[in-house]
Amino acid sequence: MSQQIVTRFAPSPTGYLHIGGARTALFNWLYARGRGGKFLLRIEDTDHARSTPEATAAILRGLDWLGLDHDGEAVSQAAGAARHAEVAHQMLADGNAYKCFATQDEIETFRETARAENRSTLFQSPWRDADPATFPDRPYVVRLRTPTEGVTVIRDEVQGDVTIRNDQLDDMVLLRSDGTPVYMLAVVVDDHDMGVTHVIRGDDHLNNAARQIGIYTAMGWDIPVWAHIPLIHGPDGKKLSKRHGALGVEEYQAMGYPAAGMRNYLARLGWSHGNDEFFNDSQAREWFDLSGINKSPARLDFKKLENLCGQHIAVASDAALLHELQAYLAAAEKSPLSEAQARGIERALYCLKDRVKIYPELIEKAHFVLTSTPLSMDEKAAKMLDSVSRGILLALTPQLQNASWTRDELEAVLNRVAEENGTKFGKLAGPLRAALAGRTVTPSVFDMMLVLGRDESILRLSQAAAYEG
RNA sequence: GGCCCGUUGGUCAAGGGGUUAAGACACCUCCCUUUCACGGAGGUAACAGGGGUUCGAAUCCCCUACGGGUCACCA
Repeated sequence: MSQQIVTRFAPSPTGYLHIGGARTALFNWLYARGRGGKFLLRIEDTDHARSTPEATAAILRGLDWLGLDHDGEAVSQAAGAARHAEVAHQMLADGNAYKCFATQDEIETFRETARAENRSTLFQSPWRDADPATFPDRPYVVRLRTPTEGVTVIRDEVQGDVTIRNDQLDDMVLLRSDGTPVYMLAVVVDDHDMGVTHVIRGDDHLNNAARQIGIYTAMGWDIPVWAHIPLIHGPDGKKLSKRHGALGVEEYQAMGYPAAGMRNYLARLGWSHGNDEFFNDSQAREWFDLSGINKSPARLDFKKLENLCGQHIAVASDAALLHELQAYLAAAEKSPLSEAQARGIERALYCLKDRVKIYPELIEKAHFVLTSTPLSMDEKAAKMLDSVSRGILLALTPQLQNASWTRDELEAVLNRVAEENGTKFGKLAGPLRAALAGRTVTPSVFDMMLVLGRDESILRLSQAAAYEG
């Protein structure tokens, strides 16, 4: 039997969880969850200067919103410093690493000379094969002894076999001169110790993989399956920036995109499964595979995101929608729905679901159940209520008193009244909409009347009939 | 600059020697219609460029251009 699959998401807590990171997390989550594996979370906080607890909290909130649950506790990489150093010392003892006493100045001088002479600027330490008897009494870094000849092949599930010549690799630092481990060592040790079998990460780490393989090899550890996925670009094809898309995922929540639509869109960005565009989580888990990932970077397309979101809202359950709506309002720092408003929306959801794409639009179109009499008219609605229209509304109310409150009968009544006034229902719809909602963009007037009920509908109609702009 | 990766309509993408080069989003037209949205029927629109290999290339090879990544005692 094959071993259990273990993936991980390893963000560094130096800022919010951006869209690219979210997708990386999603891919790892999908891969593990679809195969009965584990999805772990590790916070790469070895850079004390830039890591903040606030960033960690923001990342956790972002993952939580997206519904990407991880197994076990989130691991702090910094907490494993002793173990990382231990591995470095092991490599030192085995001769796979060496002490380098070169100072920063010496390294800088080396590089300048190399640049001037048009040679590779990769630092070549004079201490690599030095006699220990010549070691000076001063701090040193521990460097990996990288082979100078041959090649390192990264067998990547997305990129294919990527071959890097070993002379392109320098002897990277494992332990700083103060004895603390660097990130490159820490990832390898942690991934190994955590039993990570598949490393799915951004392709900005592709070159790192070659150097990390050196550590795996030196320690005699199994190399994980690599999958370096292309980065996401902004709509203009450039690197993501604040201006276009590189927002924290929490901001997407605040903009009112449903998490399910977000997951669907992100999964589809850079990965495909035949012609499937709209799918749910269980389908995604079942279908997701490394072989479906594209090698080229994809751009963010908000129109498509919205389209997918609309489809997810259309099929979501009322309870889920209500819950997410409240979460959205909180994220957007808007006032929460009152109990009465929530019940109103719940009644109206059936005629709202397939007309909206994102939550702000849902709130906008649900305005007729969220507001209360006397209605305030927006500009366009006010224009609808001219004197002729108000007259018709006035004539309409008595007829509604005795109508059975069904869609068919309401349609019959409204058509009849329109005809009696020498017009068509189409002409009447605008003023009715204004009277019922105070807006001109709403669900069907019949649906609104049904949701509002007879008394409330008639009240609004008569108030509108008396409306004076 | 060295090394690595990429390039199919505006966007996401299928296709991996022989296809009328799919599909989705967007856009346009029409239908439905009560605004918005849904739905239905059509439409515009692509293999970055140049050389090869081959009977035949979007598919394989090389070069060029463009885009991206990476070259720390950062992660």
